[in-house]
Amino acid sequence: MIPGKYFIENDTLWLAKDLLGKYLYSNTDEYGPCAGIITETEAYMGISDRASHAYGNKRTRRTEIMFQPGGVAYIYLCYGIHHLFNIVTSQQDSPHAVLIRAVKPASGIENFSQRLKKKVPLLLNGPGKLTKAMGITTAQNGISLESNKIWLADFKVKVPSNLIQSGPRIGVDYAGEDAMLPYRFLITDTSFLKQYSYDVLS
DNA sequence: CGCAGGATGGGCT
DNA sequence: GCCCATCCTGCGG
Repeated sequence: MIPGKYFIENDTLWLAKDLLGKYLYSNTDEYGPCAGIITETEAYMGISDRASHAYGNKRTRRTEIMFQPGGVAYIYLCYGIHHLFNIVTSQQDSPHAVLIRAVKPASGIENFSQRLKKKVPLLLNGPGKLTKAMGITTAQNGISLESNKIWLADFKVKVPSNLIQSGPRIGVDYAGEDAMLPYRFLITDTSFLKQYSYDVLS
């Protein structure tokens, strides 16, 4: 299990890249545990980032969790339908976060498909789709990522830096110039992703 | 209180 | 590419 201090002590942009290839686990409901390899992230850089919910040091009931020390979950409802999962990063009162936008299903494939009620795609791309498949909802907002509900692990998947694409974040047009910052990181190389077949851990 | 708008996804044209 | 589901948050009055 990746310890909380990893999320507290490292720079958020660095983390957004370093999290590619890490394993995200969840075990939150009756469908049981599952894991995916993170393949896409976005960094949200705190009070000066106009795309961030905490822009301008805005502390509200919703954003309060982002002001916690790194290593907790920030999960909120988007468009009334989709539960979006973020990892809070940086120190207390420095409200940074990394949004997880895609994972490669790795273990517990049956559990993914039962939640989706359909065949599991090779790549769970889309921040709302992956939370649905993994059983992550706002019910877990604020929980520690050292808990037995949601946690991360490092199996030393080495992502070659030339395979990491970056670009502007999705759906943040309201952020003015900050919408153009290259804070989105993803792996698109299909041959790389194919190395990791289902149930690599079982 | 009311209400506009959102870090989206799926389905259909 | 367009449409729309669906609801909480934040802000103004």
